[in-house]
Amino acid sequence: MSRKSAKNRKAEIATTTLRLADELGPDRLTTQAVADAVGLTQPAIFRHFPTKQALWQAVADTITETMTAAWEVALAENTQPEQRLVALVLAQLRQIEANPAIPAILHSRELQIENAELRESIRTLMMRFQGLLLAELTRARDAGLFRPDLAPEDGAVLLISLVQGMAIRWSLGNRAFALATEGARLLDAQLQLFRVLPGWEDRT
Amino acid sequence: MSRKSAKNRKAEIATTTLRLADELGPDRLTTQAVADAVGLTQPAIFRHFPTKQALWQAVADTITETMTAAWEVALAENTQPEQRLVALVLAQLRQIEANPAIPAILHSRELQIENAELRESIRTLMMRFQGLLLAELTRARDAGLFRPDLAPEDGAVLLISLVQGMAIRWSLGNRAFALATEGARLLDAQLQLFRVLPGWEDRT
DNA sequence: CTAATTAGTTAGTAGTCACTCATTATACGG
DNA sequence: CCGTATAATGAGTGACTACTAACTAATTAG
Repeated sequence: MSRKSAKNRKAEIATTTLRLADELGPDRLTTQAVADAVGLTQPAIFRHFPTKQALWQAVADTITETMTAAWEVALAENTQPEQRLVALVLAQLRQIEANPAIPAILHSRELQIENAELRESIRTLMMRFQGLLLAELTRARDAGLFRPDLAPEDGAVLLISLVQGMAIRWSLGNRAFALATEGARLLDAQLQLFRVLPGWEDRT
Repeated sequence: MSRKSAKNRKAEIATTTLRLADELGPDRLTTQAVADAVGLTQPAIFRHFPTKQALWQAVADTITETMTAAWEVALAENTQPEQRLVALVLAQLRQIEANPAIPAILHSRELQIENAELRESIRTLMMRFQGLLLAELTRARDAGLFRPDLAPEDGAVLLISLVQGMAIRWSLGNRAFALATEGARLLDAQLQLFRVLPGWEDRT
């Protein structure tokens, strides 16, 4: 049997937990299942994490890191506010496609009731995303690109809701469509509504 | 100890399950907890439902009935398409406020993996809601009230997403605000974007 | 008032849960 | 190539899981 350094093993266990949370459901995920998937015995998990809650916290940290990185790339690759909004939302959809357990974790009892730390981590993460959207929406409005009667705060919530709504449709529909592709289509429709004078003022 | 007719008891167990699903989480809800809440011994549950899955199916039927009734009221009380949309969305938000377990059930492993029947029930319910929204959005567009460049299908998905996004914000924020009230505000903002000539053509 | 029906109980099943403890085996620095 | 640090194991804990079987007691029909 192979031995790994504690640091590597810890990361391996956390990412495996995130993957298994999708297959088994966050609240039915057992340390036994994690151990099997990693190729260890069940008590070995507790050598790396004192409690199961600590394991979830590590998962939250992993999610935070990868999402933060994805947002940074999205912002670095684009300068125009509207392109940045698209890039941010698409990054989010791709993260969910890669880690489909994330929406379920949001509604898990682990997060909702038992693990206040986990809840706070995810809440902070979501508020940071909202902040990024808000900044771009404000920029777009101030630049005269978006309708002045749309409060940037409302726009941010609408875009976050779009992501979450698509995620639910995706999973209820057995993930039969490409989340990021369909999401991009709907995002386009929503942004079209945000824009000033969308080019049909020649109506009537 | 009081005895009730099987029919009444069955309904009582189902509604209690729905309530407890919020407190304990759908995937951690035990038949013992249900029995305690109803005031019976645990095996008594299995006199009324052959398996736990059957109990969940009864919960889904309860949800279907109350939501369908709420939709009917919403449509009966309004004739104009836009008012009907508002009434439908508000009805949905109030249902979630009254039964906060509903969003979590959507992401439960019970629904996602183990109970295909439950999944199908909820999926059908959501598609019926989408159909109702779609009908009103089409009417509004055809009447020249909503922008012709907004596909009614997209509008319906945006409104459903709004409900789900608000629900997540509500629960992540410890349900610190009134879901229906805040939702109405955001819905107003979204519908404003749907409308034709929102009254700021006197700009510049 | 009695007999049939049936809601509910008590006692128990095999299986699973997170977590502990003492021991073993592996990697690595000297 | 040996000694130390430590990753991992084996065996086991009590508590809980959905579910069963046999029995009891409350309701109701005749």
